[in-house]
Amino acid sequence: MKATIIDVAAKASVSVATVSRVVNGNYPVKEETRQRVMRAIEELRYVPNIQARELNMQKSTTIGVVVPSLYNMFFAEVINGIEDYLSRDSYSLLLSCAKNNPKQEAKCINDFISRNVSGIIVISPNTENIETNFYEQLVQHQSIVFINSYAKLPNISYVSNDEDMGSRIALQYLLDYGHKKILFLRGINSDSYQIKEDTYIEVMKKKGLYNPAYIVNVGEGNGTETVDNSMYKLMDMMLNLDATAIFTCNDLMAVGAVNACKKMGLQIPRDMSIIGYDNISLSHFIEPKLTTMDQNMFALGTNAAELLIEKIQTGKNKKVVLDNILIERDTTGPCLR
Amino acid sequence: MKATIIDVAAKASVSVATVSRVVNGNYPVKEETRQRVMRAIEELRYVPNIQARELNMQKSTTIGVVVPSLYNMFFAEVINGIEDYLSRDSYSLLLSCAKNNPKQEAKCINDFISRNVSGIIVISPNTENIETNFYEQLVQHQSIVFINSYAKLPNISYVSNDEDMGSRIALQYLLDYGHKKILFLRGINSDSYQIKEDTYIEVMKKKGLYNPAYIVNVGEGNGTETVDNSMYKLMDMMLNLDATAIFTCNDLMAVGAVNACKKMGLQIPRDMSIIGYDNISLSHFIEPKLTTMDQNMFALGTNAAELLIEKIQTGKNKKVVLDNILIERDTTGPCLR
DNA sequence: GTGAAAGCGCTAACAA
DNA sequence: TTGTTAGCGCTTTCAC
Repeated sequence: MKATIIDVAAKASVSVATVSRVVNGNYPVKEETRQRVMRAIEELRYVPNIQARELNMQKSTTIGVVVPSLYNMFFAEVINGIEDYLSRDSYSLLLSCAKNNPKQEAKCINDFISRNVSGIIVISPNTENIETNFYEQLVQHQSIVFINSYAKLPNISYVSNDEDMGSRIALQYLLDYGHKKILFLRGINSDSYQIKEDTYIEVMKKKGLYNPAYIVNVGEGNGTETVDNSMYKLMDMMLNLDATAIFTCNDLMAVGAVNACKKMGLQIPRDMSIIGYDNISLSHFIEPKLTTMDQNMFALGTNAAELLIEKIQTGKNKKVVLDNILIERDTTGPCLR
Repeated sequence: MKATIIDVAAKASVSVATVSRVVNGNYPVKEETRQRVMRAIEELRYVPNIQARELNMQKSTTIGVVVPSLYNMFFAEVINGIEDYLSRDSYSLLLSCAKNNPKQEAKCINDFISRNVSGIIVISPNTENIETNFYEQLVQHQSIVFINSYAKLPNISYVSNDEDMGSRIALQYLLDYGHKKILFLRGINSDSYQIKEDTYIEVMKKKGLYNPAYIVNVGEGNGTETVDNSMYKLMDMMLNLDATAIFTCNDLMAVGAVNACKKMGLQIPRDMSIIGYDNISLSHFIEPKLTTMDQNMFALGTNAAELLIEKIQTGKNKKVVLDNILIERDTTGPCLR
């Protein structure tokens, strides 16, 4: 079996208290004793049992992360950011997938609690359909951080992107290039599409360029079929419309738009400018590389981890809104028509 | 504070043993008493402390998963499979990222051990550069499953894709199309590149087509820069070589190869056939869609989880080898030169 | 500087 | 059926 602190104490002929002091270095120990203990630790290959330590200390260095799905690259990149920050602080990451199901989301969280996590990060939480008051009750005993939540509940820290501002930047960029007929591509089942559409309508109206026919809904926006659906949908539309630019709600749709143009023999960006949203790695894997609004998912992750640890340590909540910045690549250019 | 078993016992006027029996349902309890305890549990919102339970029972229901990187969707999809299987058995998943670094891989594993995991799954382990005997020592006290490992160490369970066979299929497919000059693209820091290279060399030698200059190492194979590195590396090489086909160790490299061809004005598949490996979602997002070998990452994950639990429970090791199947898309065709 | 001992929350003999 | 109690491995007062 694995060696315990008692084995080490026996081997070094000291008390367990002394071993603990050597291991944690928080109380003075005579150098000679320390050496003896260290040697015993080496020989027995002793590794402290963190479960026991945390049970005793009534605290934990594990945090839980719930994601709605792992099939979308977006989540992998956010998790990457969380993990990166956490590992620097020697926290561990317990991962659970809610499978796009609010009940499952609650179950994941309860499981985390019974495993004594010191805090929980929920990515794209589903606060609506969940049992009433679930989160309200939860926050009384748990440190919680929401990533990209549209619900505003008290006593929770939030990290999100400023998608309204990002959309303004994207549209202004196209307008500055002289584009007047700008298609807007959105999907269903996410508030973030609505945020962007509201901004699109406002901006275009203000310029006197608004045309409701330019709003295109491609259906499910995060599936494997999103790229193709966007492509086909656009190929239908563009026959009738004379747009010179397309603003899409995410990069998958943008890739679909790029493919549609290729299929229709349109040169990018000469004949058509396309700007995506997210900056998932895919966007610079394709050719031409996508101009897009960077959501910096890694930063979303690191910020969430930072806020959670702050919340755990100080009890203070905070809201962080990240700026989306424009990544100019090869799918946008001046309007030549 | 959170309610403990003692609080519940007090509230229900029973002993902690009775509460424990109710919670675990492993010993008979009078129905009336059970009701009373259940009510107390509800009212106090009691959630058992699994850390304490596991400390007592000397076992754990947490397993650790080490990945080399989260930037390649390959890993997210495998994790998805692991998580799916594990959650059915009420195991929890501790996730750690080794950042493509063997030392970090060992550190992640040691951390898991101190957190008392009942087993560890290592995806694409790096057994070469790691401290001598690290894994040999490890398996004496830990249940380990390797996913896609090249090294064969005793006392470990393995799940892998038959990358040797998959490579044969891919190469034979190209050979059948009449290709004779086939570039081989590989990376560093993963055993799976070596498996494929060995097969490549064997197959090509057998056909009398082997040319060591056709083996191209693009460096890190799972990073954000893998696509571009592959592209630049190939653009250098291809000036001197007259290959008609490229077999790459993963889809990221294949996308790099596609981009290199586009940059050099080569038509795919007319002037160059490219076959990837993995079948990550990216491979059908790009245009032309990638012909590739499907690794069925979800199955890789579920099988690994299954083997690990079997190993934990019975101590038995097993090897599972999954077949890779060819996904024909648009980047391969007959050799026209 | 060091040791003895209480206790973190829980389970499982053993008693009753 | 139920209660009492001894640990699981660790940290940390409180004595010495």
